[in-house]
Parts: sequence; structure tokens; C-alpha cells
Amino acid sequence: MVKPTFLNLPEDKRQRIIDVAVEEFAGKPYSKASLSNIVSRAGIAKGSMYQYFEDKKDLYSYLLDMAVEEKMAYIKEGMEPAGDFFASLEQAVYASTRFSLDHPKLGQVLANAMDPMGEEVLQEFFSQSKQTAMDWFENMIVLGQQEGTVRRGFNTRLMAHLLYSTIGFGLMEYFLEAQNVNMHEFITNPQLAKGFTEDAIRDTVREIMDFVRGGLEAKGWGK
Amino acid sequence: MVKPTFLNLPEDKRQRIIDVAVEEFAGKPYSKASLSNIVSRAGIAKGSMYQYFEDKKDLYSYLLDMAVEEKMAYIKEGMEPAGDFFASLEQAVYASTRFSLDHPKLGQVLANAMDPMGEEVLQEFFSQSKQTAMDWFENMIVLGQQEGTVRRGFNTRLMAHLLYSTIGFGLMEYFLEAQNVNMHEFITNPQLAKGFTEDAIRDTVREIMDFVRGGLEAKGWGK
DNA sequence: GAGTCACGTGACCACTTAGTCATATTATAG
DNA sequence: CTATAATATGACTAAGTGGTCACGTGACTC
Repeated sequence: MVKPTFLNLPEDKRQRIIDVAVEEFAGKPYSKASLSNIVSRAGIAKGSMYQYFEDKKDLYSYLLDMAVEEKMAYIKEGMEPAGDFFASLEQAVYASTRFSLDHPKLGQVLANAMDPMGEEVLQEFFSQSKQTAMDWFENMIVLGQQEGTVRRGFNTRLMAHLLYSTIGFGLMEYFLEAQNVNMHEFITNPQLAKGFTEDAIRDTVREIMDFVRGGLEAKGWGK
Repeated sequence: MVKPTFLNLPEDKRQRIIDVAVEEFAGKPYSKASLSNIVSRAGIAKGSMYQYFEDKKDLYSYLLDMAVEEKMAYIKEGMEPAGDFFASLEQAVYASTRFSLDHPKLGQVLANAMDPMGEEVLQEFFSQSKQTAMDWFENMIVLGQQEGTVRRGFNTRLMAHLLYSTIGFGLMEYFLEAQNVNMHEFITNPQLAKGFTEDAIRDTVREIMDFVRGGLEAKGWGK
């Protein structure tokens, strides 16, 4: 658990530590991320870090919670409760994409945590957040079936996984390839996010939704 | 480049080294995989490793080539040149799944290399094999459009990414969750692969294909 | 001013890493 | 059997890791 000492820190110092730590954890796998590196770049002593957090895992966990909270805020804000399944999903995909482009480093920390190949140390975080995301998708699908917009007769859990990976991985990687950059360049160069216009994002999300709609829509609905 | 000394090794010794190394690289990120660990478990001296390979990257590259070759063999074997786009894709998905279940460790080494969040050292391997896979998917889509089974009017590159992540990630993760194991347990316990019956695999692949077909099929085709 | 307590510090510890190299062992050839 | 070349070896190096701890520093209280 994060220690009170950290929360009582002056705003700017706290933020500087967070920024540096997020950058470190975004750029390398957990075990390779270096505390020595973080403290030196943040301009604090090694020992101070251990006044703020129990250990490396504790710091990581704190950043992860931040990332989840921030992403949830994006998604919740864009949600229109009135829409049908596909409209809601499109909103969620759009919001999730916006989050990843607005906060690429934070988004990357989250993506690392979800990585199935993740390191054993992180399995607890991983399975927890992954499970939550999957439940959310599955729940949406079931609701869509109840409202009649989504066809029946398939394994909803399997479909939740497909939706998750389609949206979670495919989209971001397409954006990167389209701009001809890799993840590291994107993370370290904040300017690159400007390369994605609002229209391009909306168009891409719409194409994805066309694909998903075709795969899931009940007969008699849609254009 | 792998040194001739390694290739001249007695079959059993060579295989033992490969097995141990594959297991090591499958279980942790590249930078965390330990040569000291590999040599001790393979029962050889540290120095010997450097008679066989230039360095750590060289060993990794060798294993990666092996994995690609093996997976390609699976896919090529299952390919029936006569089938239409969806039949070919289903074959490829099935073969790819079989490969991952038959050789979970090798499959995991490959998956790590494709990981977009992969470490900077591996970008060369990553972008190369990823690009190749994406070209293959895009090419198939275009051929499908030419034969009339796949609808037109979408960004084929984006769709290749969606197909790739749907098939590459979603499927495997669903299998794991369905068996209630995580990737590490699956890798270290070869028995677990038996939990997936041939029928269950075929059914799951078919459901995925239903989803993909709905999203891509041209009007007037299909059931 | 004295005493107390939270916070800051960096030298230090035990450990691990990739990689080297002088030396020992083995195989080959004359 | 001897000489030569190929291979095997593991102690060693330099660098880096997460984490600790005895000691400073500064602020607040009485």
C-alpha cells in the first residue's frame, strides 16, 4: 500500500515522481524497469522511494490503479445510457482509443499489465484486471442479446475474448503502423499523437464497428 | 549467427540445450531470461554457450527461426489450395491453434517476439516477423475480394490487423481461461494441453469463423 | 532553546547478470 | 606416440539490481 508520506508530498514533487515512474514502467517489462533509474531521474534518493512505497511491486500497483481509474473516467464520460449495444460499444472503443492516444505512457503501463505473457510476479494484477474487462464485455453482449440487437447461439465468453483482443490490440497497432512508428517511439515522442486527427480516429473506429456488427448483429437489424 | 560447433554437437546434447533454452525464453521476457540458468539446467559450462552462439541475442534469434519454421510447417501442411478465402482462413486458424497447443513453449517464444510492447532490443525481430504476418493476412483478404467472397470498401490493412489480433490473441486466451489456467501453468505443465479435445478446438475455430465471416463476407454468399 | 519526530539520504549489502579467458580436456592426424 | 587443432570449462569481471539502515536535516511542540 502506498504510504501516507507520498500522498503528503508537495504536488509538483509527487507528480514528477509519478511521471518518471510511469515512463520507466511503460518502456520496459516490469522486471527490467529500474528503481535506481527512476530515483536518479526524479532527483530523489533511493531510500526516499522506500518511504513512499513498500517496494517495487507496491509502486507498480499504485501506477496501475491510476491508469485504470483514468481509463475508466474516459469510458464513463463517453457513455450514453440510451444507446443500443453497438452504439455503446462504439462509444467505448472510441473513448478507449482516445485514452491511449492522450496518455500513451499510462496506456502502455496498462497494456503491459494485461499482457498474457506477463511475468509471473504480475499474474495477480493481470488476472484481476483482465477478468474485470472480460466480464464487462460479456455482460454487454448478453444485454445486447436481451435487447435483440445481438444474435444468439454463440459462446458469449469466447466472443468477449474476441472483442477484447480485436479492440484492445488490433486498433492500437494499426494506428502505429499507419504512422510508421513503433511503440517505443510513440511513447517517448509525445508529438506523434498529433498525427492522428479526430476524423481519422472516428473513421477507423467506425470501420471496426462495421466488422464487429457484421459478426454479431441479429438478422433484421442494421442498415 | 549460430556457430558450426553447435550444429556438430551430438543430437541429444543439442536437443537438450534447445529444450532448456526454449523453456527459459518462453517463461520470461527476453531481458529476464538467464543464460546462467540455461547452462546450469542444460548441464554445460557457461563458456560452452559462447562456443555455440555469438551472444544471447544470437541464441534467441536461432530459437525464433526454429519457431517460425515449425509454425509455417503446420500452416502449410493444412492448406488446401482449392478452398475459398474463408475455408483457407479456417484452415490457417486451426493449424495455428494446433501448433500452439502441440508446442506451447515454442509458441510462446514466438508470441513474445510479436509482442508490440516487446523490449527495444527485439524490435528488429518483432517488426520483421510482424510485418510478414500482416502482409500474409492482407494478401489473403485481397485475394478473397478478387474471388468475390469478401466484401470491398474497407481498409484492408486495418482489417488484417483486426484478423491478426482476433486470431492470434483472442483464441489462445479463451482456451486458457476455459481451462482455468494461466499461461505459465500451461507452459510448465505439458499435460494441460490434453484438456483440449479435437472437437472442442474445431468448434471454437468454427465459432470464430462465424464471427469473421459475418464481418467480412460479401452479400449473396454464405449459408 | 531543548526535545521529539517525520522525512531525506546515499553508502552499502547480497545477489544476479552477460560475457571473457586462461587452462584443461578431448579428438584428429601424421 | 606425438603434435596439433577443436572444444569444454568455470572462476572471474564489471555492471546492475532491489532493498536496508545508520545517520542528517528540518520542522514543530513544549
